[in-house]
Amino acid sequence: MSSSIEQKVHAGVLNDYFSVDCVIFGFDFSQLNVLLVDRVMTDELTGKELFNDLTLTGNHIYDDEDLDAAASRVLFDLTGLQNIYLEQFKTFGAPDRINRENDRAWLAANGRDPDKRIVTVGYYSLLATDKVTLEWKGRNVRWTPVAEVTDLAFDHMAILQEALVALRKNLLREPIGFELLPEKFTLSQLQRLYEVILGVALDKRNFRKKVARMKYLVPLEEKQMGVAHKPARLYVFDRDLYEKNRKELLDFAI
Amino acid sequence: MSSSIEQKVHAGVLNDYFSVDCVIFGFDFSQLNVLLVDRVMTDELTGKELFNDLTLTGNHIYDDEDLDAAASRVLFDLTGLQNIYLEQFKTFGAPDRINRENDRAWLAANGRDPDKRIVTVGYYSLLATDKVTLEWKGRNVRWTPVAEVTDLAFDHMAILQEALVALRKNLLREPIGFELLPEKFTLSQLQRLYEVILGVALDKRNFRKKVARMKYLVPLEEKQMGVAHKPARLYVFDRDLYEKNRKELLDFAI
DNA sequence: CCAGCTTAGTGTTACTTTTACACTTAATAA
DNA sequence: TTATTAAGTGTAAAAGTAACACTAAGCTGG
Repeated sequence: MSSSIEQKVHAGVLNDYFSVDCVIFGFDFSQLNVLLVDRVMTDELTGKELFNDLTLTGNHIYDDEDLDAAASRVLFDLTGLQNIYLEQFKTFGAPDRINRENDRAWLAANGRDPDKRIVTVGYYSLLATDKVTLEWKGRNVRWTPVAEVTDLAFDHMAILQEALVALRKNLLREPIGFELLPEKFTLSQLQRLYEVILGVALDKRNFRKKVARMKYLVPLEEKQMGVAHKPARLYVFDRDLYEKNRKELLDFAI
Repeated sequence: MSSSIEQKVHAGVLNDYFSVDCVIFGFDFSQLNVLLVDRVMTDELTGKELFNDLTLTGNHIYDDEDLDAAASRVLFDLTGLQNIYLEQFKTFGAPDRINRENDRAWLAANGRDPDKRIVTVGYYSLLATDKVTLEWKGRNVRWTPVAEVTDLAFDHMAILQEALVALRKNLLREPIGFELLPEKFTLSQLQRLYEVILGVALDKRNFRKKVARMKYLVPLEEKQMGVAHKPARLYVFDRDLYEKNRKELLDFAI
């Protein structure tokens, strides 16, 4: 990931062939959301709204810019967030991936050749919605529950779906969820996280037995305060312990 | 994957910005190999050999060509193979990924601008070495044991390593190995496959117990013939049974 | 202050999977 | 007929999975 200065000031030339699209998932304990950008096009003469739809947060990359850095920059431009890990999950390059009328009109209106192919590298990230300030440079960006997204511009619906598959696969293998929780969290919060992202219900007792085997989930002598029910014990994720005890997953399905 | 005609005849223009690199793994029951191309450069005047190294099988893609189709075409051009499944695993786009002297000289000698960045989409495939004929259009392509590859042109060493990680991850989740075996195979062959690709030793009895649980591995009333030891029972992989009984992997590591 | 609300927290049993480990069997070759 | 080679087999202990229902602790409102 590039430094903040590189992210903010970029001297290169935007490259017409490459873009990155970032699928920014936002977790909020009740559902999984995705960051979408309003795309409104109005007729220049009449002022009439031609269409108003949604896209993922993507953009072209600079000619001398690393792919990962470009993804970070785009995320920064849209949200002001920095030092967020973005995972590259797939590259989309069908020659006809931009073929709908709205998309072609949009590109033309923005000074791009709608017939020029664009290969886009997909990244995803997973954030806690409440850590993101969406009042940023007046961009028209907002969280939408993933379950409610039915259509997006370009091939972004397909990109979103692939990102969700990649996110879930990754969550099943790596403890990527702790970034989303407060430093001290309860087991119910952790369980909720898995349920929301994986879209399943988990048994509380079995979940806790599993947690008990993970030595890097350290119980504290500290409880929630100010909740209107029995306060839960707080836990922390010990990254060092995790790294040391991480064993190769060699459990294979033939 | 495109049809064979599309693979052979392509009318478009090669795009200078994009390439695909195919990491073709070859399994031969004794080791895991990778298909590499000799890259020899000689001084035009003196005829002296300037360098002689190895690259992955990659090439630029056509402007109107799908990424997956481009990977298939490159594989076809180099090996004559068709209808081989190629899995996209990662895209490499560091602006300085081509910076070594040999690589720059090579590009210049081949009429390309060494300062122009090239983003390459990585694909891998897994074949049985004995199914591949390397006498194809006189290309200088050959199998090299993965364990013996120490250096490659461009950033191909890094691409190879990432491909191997992706291959192993995939083999642990999906039964991708059966393409490499004869239609009827023995359990020892299957075990050997896993050992060679994953680079581990597996216990014979435990392996067989695991196989016994996989209902889509169907034992036949048929044995090996002509071997100088106790003949092994033959098995087939029943893809239909696999597809029907495939269950969601929801076994997560918190 | 106590009754009610809400979420935290806990244990057992049956079953399945994993791990570690060594000898017998069946074919060909010499 | 014997040697060589790889195939094939069982068990016990430990760990993990799955299903399942009640009590505990704090706050709230009357």
